[in-house]
Amino acid sequence: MIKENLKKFELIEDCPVRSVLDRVGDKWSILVITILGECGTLRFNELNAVIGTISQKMLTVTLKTLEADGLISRKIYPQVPPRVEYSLTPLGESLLPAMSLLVDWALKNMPAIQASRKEYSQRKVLV
Amino acid sequence: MIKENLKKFELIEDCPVRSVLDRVGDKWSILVITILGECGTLRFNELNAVIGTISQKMLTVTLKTLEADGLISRKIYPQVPPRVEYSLTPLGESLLPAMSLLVDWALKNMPAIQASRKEYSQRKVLV
DNA sequence: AGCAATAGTTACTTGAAAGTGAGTAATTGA
DNA sequence: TCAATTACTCACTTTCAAGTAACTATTGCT
Repeated sequence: MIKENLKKFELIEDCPVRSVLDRVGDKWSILVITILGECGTLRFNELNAVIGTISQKMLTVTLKTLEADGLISRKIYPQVPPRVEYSLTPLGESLLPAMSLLVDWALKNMPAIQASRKEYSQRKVLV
Repeated sequence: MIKENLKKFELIEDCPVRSVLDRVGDKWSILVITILGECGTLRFNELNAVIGTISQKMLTVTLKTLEADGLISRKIYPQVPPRVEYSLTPLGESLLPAMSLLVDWALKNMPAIQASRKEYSQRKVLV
């Protein structure tokens, strides 16, 4: 019973599913996708302002990976100063339901988790 | 429109939701939860064997955080050599639907994402 | 006496991710 | 002429998450 599952999870380990989930598990990626899901289209500096704590560098890196994955689209207007607009692609939008289910779960169970963490740390102090 | 959302996402930034999602986004945590969801109950070394590539240290760290969060339970049998069994708590089980939705999405859209990555890297070489 | 088994711990190292701060191109308006 | 705007890039430093490998306690077995 363990043996059969072994192969299965080894696959998850180094196969593409992992690399996809890594992207989803990324702090900034989740934020950008969620924000674009809410706001529709935003420019670079708007995203920067909305997130607030992200550095320009991390924002460009995050946007590039998401664009490479085909989750967001990048529209350049040939102006000066430049204007670049970001929005979710259909593929990116298709990720929203799964993400929001996760966020909902987090919101709903946060109190229980925090209580558990508190209780756990106190138990550790006593032992 | 951006301003109102700003507050909302700043909250997500440094508030507990983030810390909950961080756990979910963690590579080993996802694996352990998924495996325990499939296998029910496993001992330390069984988990170690099933995952295959995890170090003892990372396994203990992962198990401890998940236990602190109240997602898995740790049952100790006072024997020598020791016997410790891990399984999901109801809270941990309640996370499975959201997780599997995400995994299903990843499996379904992996081909599209990989194609996009390939096309993107080739485009970059040409430019 | 000494080895095997289990579930860890500890100390050390390393690599990658992230942050910092400055610089860039091109044009407009004061 | 010079600051301002926008969407970045680049070089450098720091941080910390993760890996490695050896060590621990406890008891039965040989």
